[in-house]
Amino acid sequence: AGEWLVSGLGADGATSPSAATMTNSDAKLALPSPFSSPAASGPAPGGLQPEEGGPSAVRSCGGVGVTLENSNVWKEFHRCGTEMILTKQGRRMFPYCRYHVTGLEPTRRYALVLSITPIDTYRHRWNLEWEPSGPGEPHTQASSRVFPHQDSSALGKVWMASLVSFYKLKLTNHCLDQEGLVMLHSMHRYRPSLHVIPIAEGEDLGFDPKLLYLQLFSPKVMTFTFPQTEFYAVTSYQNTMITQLKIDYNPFAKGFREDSGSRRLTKPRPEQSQAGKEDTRSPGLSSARPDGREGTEQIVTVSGVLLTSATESIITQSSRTAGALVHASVLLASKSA
DNA sequence: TCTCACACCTTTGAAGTGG
DNA sequence: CCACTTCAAAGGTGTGAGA
Repeated sequence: AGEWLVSGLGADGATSPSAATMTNSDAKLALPSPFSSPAASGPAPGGLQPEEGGPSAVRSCGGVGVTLENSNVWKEFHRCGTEMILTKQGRRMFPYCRYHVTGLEPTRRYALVLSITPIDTYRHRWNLEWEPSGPGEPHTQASSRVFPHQDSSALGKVWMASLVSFYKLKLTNHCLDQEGLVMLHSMHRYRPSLHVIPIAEGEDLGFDPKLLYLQLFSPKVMTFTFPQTEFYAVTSYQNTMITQLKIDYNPFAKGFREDSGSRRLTKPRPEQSQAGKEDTRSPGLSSARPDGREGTEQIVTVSGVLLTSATESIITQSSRTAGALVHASVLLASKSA
């Protein structure tokens, strides 16, 4: 599948001068195939291990480029060891996976699929830091961890025209095989991957995860993995820093913020969770949105062209009311200043 | 470790209003 | 007819108690 080009992206979104090119064999270490066995290397206690030099927000393969859109939020969660809640009826991910795709053939059809792969074979426990606590559960059928994007399949120009969001994906610990639910084991470690599947003319893959899963074995499929999106599946939060980050960034949890005037009690606010908070949120005008948007983020493609991809989407989503338009305008002005 | 009811929140769409 | 506002229902949050 050619070479994987990994460009460094600093915390401020600027390119790192230390961009590196990885060969296929190198890439297998950092960008495992969804079908490979869990990593041979041992579990990483004390939170998820970032790539050397920090996780990048950009991946490219065979001319196709993928940018993890809300990378700054992911990175902040990643530093604490991201946790995702599992519930019987399914819980949405937060942050969720949102990508900007470039380099597709405009008139060719593609299916975009998200898979969630176990990283290791251990069960973990939280003891002020994440540590392995024994052998893990046998992993469920891989096809139950595949989530096709609701717009699949669509033309390349359609995928490239807007952000590809998997906000509808829900995580569960019940094996009911319900549509839209991805079945995971609690206290296990997972990593999402985006798969771009080119569709041959006249071919119809439908929306069946099992059928799409089989397609992932095709050599023409391109897989993009971002280490900063790794997470621990849990049924209740273990690390209070993660709880606080979720409350800070997820608008649906606004009622738990200290400044919301809520009478509800919240857990003591860990001081560490405040670090870097001002970079992404403004007092009185949070740039975090229910779908995880944090405003325009500079994206660097493989050709070095700067993009401001979230902008259009924000305006579209915010055009419901004049107030929301002002919100979008302020975002644009502040980011372009 | 997991489940559930709960209060609080945002989103969404229908209905109403005014130019 | 269109743009905007208001309102209520639906559904997404973390909490905390209990199993």
